[in-house]
Amino acid sequence: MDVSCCLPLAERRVPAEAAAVLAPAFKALGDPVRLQLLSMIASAESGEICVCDLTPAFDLTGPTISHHLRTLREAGLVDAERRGTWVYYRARTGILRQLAALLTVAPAT
Amino acid sequence: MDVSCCLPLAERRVPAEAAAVLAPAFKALGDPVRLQLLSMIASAESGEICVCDLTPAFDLTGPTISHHLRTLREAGLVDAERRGTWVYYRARTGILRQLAALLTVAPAT
DNA sequence: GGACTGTCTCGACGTCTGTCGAATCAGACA
DNA sequence: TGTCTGATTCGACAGACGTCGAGACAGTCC
Repeated sequence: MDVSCCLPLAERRVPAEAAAVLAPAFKALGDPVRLQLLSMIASAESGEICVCDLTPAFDLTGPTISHHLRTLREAGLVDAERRGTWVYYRARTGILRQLAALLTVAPAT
Repeated sequence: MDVSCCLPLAERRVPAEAAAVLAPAFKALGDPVRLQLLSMIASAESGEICVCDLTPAFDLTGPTISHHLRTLREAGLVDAERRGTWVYYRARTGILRQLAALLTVAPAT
């Protein structure tokens, strides 16, 4: 997602092609578990966090967390890296900034 | 959605309750048609736009557009008002600002 | 009132999604 | 090599979603 986009949504109509690219990212954010996962990843002290720290934070099985992480990965919101036994996730801040920019509205006039 | 929330997602872990409230808004944005609809509404010259201007802009039936508009309404992203024969939609900028704030990431250090 | 137009609701359909348990893969370490 | 642990993939299932056609509702105008 090296989006061409990113004029604020309220500035002009977002073209169909841009919408097709951007919607999946919002869709990935559209689940409470994934929103929390992303938040835990993005707010991690060292910039990254181990799956082994994410899984026990939810009342869900490992496979389910893994599934949500894959969704975030495929939406381009996070990156994963295996180091030895553990897998670390890190947020892709570029995309987050783009999404934020898209939602930005001019202050009330 | 009079969200208590809205510390940036990367600042601290968003609590489960906040996630439950915010996720539906992102979910509503997670469809290309709704993203374009919202964009058309938010970028309308007069601040509002008639359904009769929205429907023909897509290759979808009236009921389908109506369904998407309802989804946006129920997510708190837009307001609808009937005036005579026509129904006008208008964006709720407060929520958009909150969502943008949530996604805001500190500039690279 | 009756006919017409614009919008929404209802019911149905195929598809996608969130969840799980079982099985599999990847490394570490005897 | 064999075994153990952490993470992912696979297969299945119930429920949600996007779409449509048909019908209902709200206003306007004759």
